[in-house]
Amino acid sequence: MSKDSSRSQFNSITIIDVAREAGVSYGTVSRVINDSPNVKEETRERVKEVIDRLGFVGNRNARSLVSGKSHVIGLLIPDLGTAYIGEIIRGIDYELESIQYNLMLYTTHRREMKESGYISSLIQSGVDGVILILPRNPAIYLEKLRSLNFPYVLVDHQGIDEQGPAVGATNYQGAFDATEYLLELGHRRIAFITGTMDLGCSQERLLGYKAALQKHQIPFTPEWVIEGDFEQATGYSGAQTLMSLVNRPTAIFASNDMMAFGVMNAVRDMGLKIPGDISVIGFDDIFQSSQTMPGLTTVRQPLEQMGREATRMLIAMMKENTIKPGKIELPTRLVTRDSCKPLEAIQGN
Amino acid sequence: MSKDSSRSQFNSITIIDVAREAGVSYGTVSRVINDSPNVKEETRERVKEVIDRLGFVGNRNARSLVSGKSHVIGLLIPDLGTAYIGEIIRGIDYELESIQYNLMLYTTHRREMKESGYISSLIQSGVDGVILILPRNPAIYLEKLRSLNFPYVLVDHQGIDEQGPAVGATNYQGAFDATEYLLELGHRRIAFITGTMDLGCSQERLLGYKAALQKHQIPFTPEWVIEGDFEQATGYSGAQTLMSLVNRPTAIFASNDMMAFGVMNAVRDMGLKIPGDISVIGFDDIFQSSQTMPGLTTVRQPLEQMGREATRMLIAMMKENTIKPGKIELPTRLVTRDSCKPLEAIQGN
DNA sequence: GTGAAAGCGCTAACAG
DNA sequence: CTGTTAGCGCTTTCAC
Repeated sequence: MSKDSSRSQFNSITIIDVAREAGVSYGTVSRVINDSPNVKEETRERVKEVIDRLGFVGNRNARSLVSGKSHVIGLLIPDLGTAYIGEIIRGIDYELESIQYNLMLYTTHRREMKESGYISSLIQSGVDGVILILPRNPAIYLEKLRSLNFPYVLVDHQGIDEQGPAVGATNYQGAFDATEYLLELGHRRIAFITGTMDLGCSQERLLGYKAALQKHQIPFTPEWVIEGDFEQATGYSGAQTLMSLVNRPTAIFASNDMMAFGVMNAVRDMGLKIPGDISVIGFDDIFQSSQTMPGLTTVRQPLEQMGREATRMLIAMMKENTIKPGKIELPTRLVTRDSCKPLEAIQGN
Repeated sequence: MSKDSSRSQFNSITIIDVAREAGVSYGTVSRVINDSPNVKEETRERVKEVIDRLGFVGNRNARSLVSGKSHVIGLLIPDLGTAYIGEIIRGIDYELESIQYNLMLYTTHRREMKESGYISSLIQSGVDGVILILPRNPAIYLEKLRSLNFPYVLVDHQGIDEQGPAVGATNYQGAFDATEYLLELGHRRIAFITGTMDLGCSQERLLGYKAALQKHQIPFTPEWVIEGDFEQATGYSGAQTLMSLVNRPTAIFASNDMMAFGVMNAVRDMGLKIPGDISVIGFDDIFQSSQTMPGLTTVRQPLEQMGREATRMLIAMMKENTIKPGKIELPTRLVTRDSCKPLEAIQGN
């Protein structure tokens, strides 16, 4: 039981065993496996029967070696365990399933340095393409990917000038809508907590916020903009800072829902009520946002669909063996729940 | 630019190119790559220099084909986007990094049927071992894995009689502790919302709950036990059912934190207060549990460490090429926050 | 339609 | 210490 431990102990039976058993050459078995049209129907049936009977599965590595395709794509993500990433991956999975591709996972755990190292490792491991979710400093390795003509798609990092293949949501418009909604509710002192500013989506949201203010001729007040990092904790501390200003805002717009939760907790910990004392709005519409008390008004991003679109783009690129620039922006939508209130109501409180 | 599109367009340079450039045989290059001791230091340096200069990376598929090892492990999970899974994966990643292994991800999205299909696909794709997190019906394919002597580790599915390699937490003890805590607070009418009962951990938690009641000579009341499924929604509906009983409980113990959040929402929606009107306790201690208002008292599972231990076991098995039965149970710990209150206080409310 | 055979890039056993 | 070589399991011409 430790004699045959040398190689590939698992799929022990090979194409040759099948060929012998079916009385054909192994080339023919290969044709059957690959649905080649040049096989007599009768032969095909016989071979298939043997394949089933023997439980032949085929060696992926051998196939990949000769064909140059691994049928695996790499997925580079900052972290797991946020509903945000989970929903995107659901979309990716969905599309991959239809073309029988597998997913190799590379989690950077937010250590920027790891990203470019992973890219090499990823190319080396022979994946056919890669999806980069919320990449940190893609510029470093994007050039490499491009020069290799290695298929990739960026998700949620449409750097303002980036022309490469990317999918994202209408961050600018979404932030604009949220801000305008608050303005229409009568708010004039609207604070904004940004995401990590090296991410395109964060920059665009800030721009949308500013544009809405400008459209309504509300002067931009720098002290009402706090730099956050998409984590709950900075939402919490940001709200504390904001609420301690002499000229405190009447509404806080957080760049994502997690930070909005932090804001809600901070506000509550100060003994204030939402939306009674202050209105709060988020971005993403992750699952939990409908579960909080009060429900969080937020900008919905079609995350699963973003995953789907990114995968479709990648598949197309892998098929044509070329990188096709072009970015897709999926529409966001304001989801109103109970965390915002007209300003009059707040003043009368 | 579409001529050379046949195979392996990316790592174009091979061991042979390196050998030619370094003026050695390619066998020697292979030795250098594999840190074979039988290489003159000078030769080794020269080859390494060429490897760096040419940017040689090596073809994983070819290596895997001949060596029979892919340096990839498979991870089968029900779903993504829950903090629970994310923390376990963090632990897995951590251990894998040290031995330079990659992770192939198979998400079942809670479709039971997919599990056993994935197992075949997974063996076929040549992973060296597999970690199964919260598997649904592992019995179906566990036998197959065992007969193939395919290294695997179960996480959080210590079926009561399962002897195979597994890691989990002290579910029984954790549930016992939580229940006893409530009893010591004076509660006598303690409800319990189970997890999915086909999971060993759910069964053990129920047993722990019952055992604590018994120890304190509190009769077990079937109507206070609701079957849940670890999702927030069943916590919500379970609490509604419980609170509408004529003989309603004074405390609810949910088998995980997500369901406890559902309970909290339901209770609030009925206009009741936590812990003023009812005490709530959870299980897991995911990140958000410290962020709710009030903070959720819960049983902490060392999730990241569970991922680490599982990976270590798997690595050992892959090394020795054999399945070693034995399960590891990591200790849970009661984390008290503000969602529970002594019974007297509740009655006096 | 089908068989034969040339590799894919690499490891490892065998000589020397 | 280093070169040579036999495959790993499969795809894909090239004949017939």
